[in-house]
Amino acid sequence: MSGGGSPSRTRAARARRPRFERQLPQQRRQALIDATIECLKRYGHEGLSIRTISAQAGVSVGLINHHFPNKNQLIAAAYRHFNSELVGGLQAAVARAADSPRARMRAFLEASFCPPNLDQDALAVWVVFWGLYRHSRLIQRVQRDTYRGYVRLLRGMLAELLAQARAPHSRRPRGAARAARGAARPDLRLAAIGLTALLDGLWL
Amino acid sequence: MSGGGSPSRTRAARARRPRFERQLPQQRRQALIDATIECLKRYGHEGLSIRTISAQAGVSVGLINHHFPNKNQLIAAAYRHFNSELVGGLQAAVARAADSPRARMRAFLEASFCPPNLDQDALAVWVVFWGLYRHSRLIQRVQRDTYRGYVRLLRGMLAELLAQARAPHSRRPRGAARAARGAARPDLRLAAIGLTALLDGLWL
DNA sequence: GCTGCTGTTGTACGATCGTTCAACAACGTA
DNA sequence: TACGTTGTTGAACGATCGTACAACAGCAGC
Repeated sequence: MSGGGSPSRTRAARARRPRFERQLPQQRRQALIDATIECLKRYGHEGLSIRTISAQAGVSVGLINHHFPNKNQLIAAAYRHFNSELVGGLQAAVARAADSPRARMRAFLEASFCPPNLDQDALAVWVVFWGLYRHSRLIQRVQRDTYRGYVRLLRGMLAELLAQARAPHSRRPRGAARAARGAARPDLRLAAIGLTALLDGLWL
Repeated sequence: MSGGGSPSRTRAARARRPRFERQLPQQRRQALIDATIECLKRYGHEGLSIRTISAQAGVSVGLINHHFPNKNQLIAAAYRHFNSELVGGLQAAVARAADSPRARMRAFLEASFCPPNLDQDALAVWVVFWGLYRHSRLIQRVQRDTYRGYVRLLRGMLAELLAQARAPHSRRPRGAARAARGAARPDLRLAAIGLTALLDGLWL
């Protein structure tokens, strides 16, 4: 039984499976990020250890520090991926919706409150990241970056709704329409932030 | 220089200050609990180490395991203290308010959204405890125990409001009053839970 | 002043943490 | 087939973790 399936092969030693599989840095980095989030879901804050994550990813402990300068950078990258996937999913849901501003907003809200954005695992991951936020400048930076895209998406939809309200079909008296247009610029930002806070609260 | 300040004293060695002060177990336990919460505020999840907490309390590392069987029990005790102090503060605020059900509910809401119940430190502490909740049965048990008192307080105030609404001064037709009384029993529990969820959301 | 108890100290231990690094090996290339 | 690049391994390091435990010492009672 020394040759496996075909003993007459010139180099039977070649038949043994390689001990590991080389991958492109980009793919391996993504696999490590996925493993990090999975560990976070399963074990919470205690799952954020190099050995737990590397075991989840099926690689050795040293590989993490070959693709990431240190553990905190990996966690920050995982947080970035987690956030950008959420925002991306919301954008996709909005783009998939009908062309009416109301329908788009409805799709946005539905996507916000349905899995996979809203389930027990996601909440556990959020809570751990929130706990890290105060004491990690890396996490704060990622939050600031990704939050911008979220607010932009939300503000865009609010602007659409406002524009429709100002449309000629509107039954408002012209005075009110002009007042709304005047107040639109500063209110848009506040409305987006306020709506975000409200959504966060309901989401929790 | 063997006698210190008063060489003629029979036992000058007694003049040195004691190296530590003995305290009653109850007081020392409370001091350790306070130190735990303080470390949580300052350093987040990373502050939850035996050495950090003992340094904050100004005692040696071994003392914690003399008053608490292990670290998790100390954390659970800190969570219990944190929760019961919150509920106790709310109860005190309600008791301090005027006798009108509306005034009592208003005092409750005001106390819920003012320091020291609502500030950045308290939020950080909450977040860490939430992160522990999923994976610690001790924390789950404490949460269950203290949450009961909170719901009881809230339900009591809702019952007061409902009773006032059913009072003879009410302008409702009698039929509506009867319907409200009939629906009060099951609705009270749901209303308390729902209002709690809403408050949590707004609080966040 | 002496004694007993017990709250307190501080060292020690094994486990686990994040990180480093020399050696290994998979795979493209000639 | 031989070679070079480089993704990958796994042992090793020092630091820190939670816990155990023997010795110490404050303080009350006699």
